[in-house]
Amino acid sequence: MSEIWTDDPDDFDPRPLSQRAAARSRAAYLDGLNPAQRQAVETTEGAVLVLAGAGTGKTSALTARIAHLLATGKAQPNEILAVTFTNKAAREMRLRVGALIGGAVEGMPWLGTFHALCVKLLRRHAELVGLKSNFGILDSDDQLRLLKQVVSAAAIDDKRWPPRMLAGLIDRWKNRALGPDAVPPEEGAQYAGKGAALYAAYQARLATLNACDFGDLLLHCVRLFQDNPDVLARYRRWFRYILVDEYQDTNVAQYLWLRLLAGTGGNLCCVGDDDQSIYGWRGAEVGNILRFEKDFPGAVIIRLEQNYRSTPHILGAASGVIAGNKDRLGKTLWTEESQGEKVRLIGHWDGEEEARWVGEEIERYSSGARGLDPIPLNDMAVLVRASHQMRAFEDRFLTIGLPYRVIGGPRFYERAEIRDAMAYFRVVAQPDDGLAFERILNTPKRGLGDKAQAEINAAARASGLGLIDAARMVVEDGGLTARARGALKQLLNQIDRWRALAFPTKFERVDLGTGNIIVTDDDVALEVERFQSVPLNVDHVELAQVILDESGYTAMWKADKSPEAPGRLDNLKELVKALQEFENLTGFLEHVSLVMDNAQEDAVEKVSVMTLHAAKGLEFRAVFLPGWEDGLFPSQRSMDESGVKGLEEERRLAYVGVTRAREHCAISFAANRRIYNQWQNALPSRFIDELPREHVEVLTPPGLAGGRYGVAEAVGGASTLERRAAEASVYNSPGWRRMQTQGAQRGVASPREARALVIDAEAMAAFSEGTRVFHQKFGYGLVTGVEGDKLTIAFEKAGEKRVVASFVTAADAAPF
DNA sequence: AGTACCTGCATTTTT
DNA sequence: TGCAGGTACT
Repeated sequence: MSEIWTDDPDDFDPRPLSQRAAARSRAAYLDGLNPAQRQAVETTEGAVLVLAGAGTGKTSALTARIAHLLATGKAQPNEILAVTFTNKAAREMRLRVGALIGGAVEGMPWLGTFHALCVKLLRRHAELVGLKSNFGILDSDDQLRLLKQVVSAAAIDDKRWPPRMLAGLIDRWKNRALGPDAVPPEEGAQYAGKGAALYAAYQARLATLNACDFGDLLLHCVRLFQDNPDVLARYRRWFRYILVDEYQDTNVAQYLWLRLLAGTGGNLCCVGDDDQSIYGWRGAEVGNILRFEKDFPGAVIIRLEQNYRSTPHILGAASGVIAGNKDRLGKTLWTEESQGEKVRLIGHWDGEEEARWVGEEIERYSSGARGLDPIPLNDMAVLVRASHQMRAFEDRFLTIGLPYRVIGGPRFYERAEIRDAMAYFRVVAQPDDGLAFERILNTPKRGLGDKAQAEINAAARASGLGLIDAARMVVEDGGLTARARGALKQLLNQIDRWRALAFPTKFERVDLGTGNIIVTDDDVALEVERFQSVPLNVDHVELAQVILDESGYTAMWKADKSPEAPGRLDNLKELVKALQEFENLTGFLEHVSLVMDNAQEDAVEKVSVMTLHAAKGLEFRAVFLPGWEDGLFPSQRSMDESGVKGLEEERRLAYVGVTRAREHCAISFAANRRIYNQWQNALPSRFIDELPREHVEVLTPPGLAGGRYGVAEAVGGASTLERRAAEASVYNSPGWRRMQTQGAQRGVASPREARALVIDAEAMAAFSEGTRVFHQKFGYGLVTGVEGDKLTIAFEKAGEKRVVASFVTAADAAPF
């Protein structure tokens, strides 16, 4: 073992597994694997590509493979490099490997996301890429702020050339592992001819700040390996087996990183599905997976094609759609299952009608109507192409009182209040975090506006000091107005105080022999066995609370009257609670910079509403796929920007959507949709034409039943719809014909209002006209009417709405 | 410094 | 339509 590893705190204790444990896990991890999965587990040497179709037990195979490597003694846990894209995936894999081989694996130190692993490597070798090992990691917010400064320094009109755009360019270059010098001249000339120059300036700023953005983590790592063959060679030797999940999502930089680490002839196992590559727009290269055999000559390709998730009709429909793509490695999913209903297809008059239908279907499934096995709400999902489509469903679910959860909204750590609080912590825990200081300078308002900001910035630039030190200088030199100077001085004093609490200089020394306690200035006692020294500091959780209170930040939100203020305070509480899991502020900050997810599962049964992208990797017993209209899905913009490539990615998205369903899959479209307050008529998605008709059942839309929409010409465009419909063989069904010709027959669902209302007596009693209430989405309002369990509420911000009583709480507002 | 109005814009998103 | 961001006014 080379010296570089010996002091590695992450190194696994290399005690051999006990015979008993090994025998037990050997039996367990191969159990229940099919031949292909087994091959994926046992083909350990060389390059292996596991093409794992949707629902084919990819994760089982992957974790079994790790278990196999460990159980056969081919590798120690710390010699396996296992890469995932998301923290969630990393967490799950860790959990499952642990379960499979028992407690024997305490650590798999090299299991993580690309970014987390890069950070780990860079912390060790920072100086080789011009960083110090305590470098900071900027999130996209910081990145943008920094870019704004760079852009304004270059005297560029940021109206014509928004910094966002530059951020996008730089991200894309970094995804392709292009440093400022490597950007092709014609591309570097983008952004007012200064793209590459500004990229270089931005990188220079990052270097001064001893900081990285996300793209840099990969880029620096690649450069580290390229420029230091000795370092690379050590890691190559060390990582005997490399595993990569979701290989179809890798970008060029990640590909290079893997190639460098695997070398030629390394044991590299990539798992992925070219048909589920849906992140091309963010730099993922389907080419990586398509090219695998060429990149790694002699590579073994293993296909996992037996599907354990969906019914044959659902698989048939998905396969039919994806068959339209040209660039694929090709797979044929099959299942032993023979039962199951067809994919249901239904056209609606408009988006509201569609949402109403989906809501009713969900209620029907959930109640177990018609002798069906009731489906828990947690096992159903509405998957949309774009997040703005979610509103119609939210509105509908809110009015019928159907509990739902939106997945993938603004994440916890991206909320303003969390970022503000984090900025306070950063200012305290880090030497001179200028970006964080800038953020809190006038939050809450303390009279330090643009003018003060500018003066401190100028002082920093002139002196070469960090922002906080520059601010001290400004105070000492008597800069700014007296009032602003006072405010700034107070803030700086507070920071010093908090820092003193966070990093104490006093220690409590306990003589374990006598029990005597002595207070000292250092922790020399650590070196003497019979003493135990304890830093005399405030517990970091308490400190966090102190910071937020003393700074006036909590007070700021308490004084805020907007409907979201209480929620923000809750979030802050949540944040402080999260701190308990960590040793200190620094550890927490490091964690958060990389793990930006909020995995707070809530116990209540709810339907999920999310985008198709967010649904990848998930499965539900019932899936609703609304909005299958040309232009919306496939998205017009995708097709305009990326042509056939774009269309193929959209088609993969359709494939991902359909394959999320285990038992029920309903695809729908609307003939008319209101977009930006304008009615537009739409054609059914071309993907609908691609659904093999033998796997589809066409339903009669309920909207036609009441005769309300009997006159198709009322909105216009219906004739186009008819023409297109006639072309599509799917519509040559009795159901569709009826929809075309007759206006007033019974639909499949009866109107919502006709059904028995379940009235919540408690809810009824709680509200009467004039009650002031609070609603999670609409804020405060006054009840103006009560009908059963439905309230009419005049909201202060959102206007008058009808809402189910269980969705509001009485506001404890003081009477006038 | 803080608000009130106005304009332009409107996929997908993880780290 | 609804919002975020910027400008202009108080």
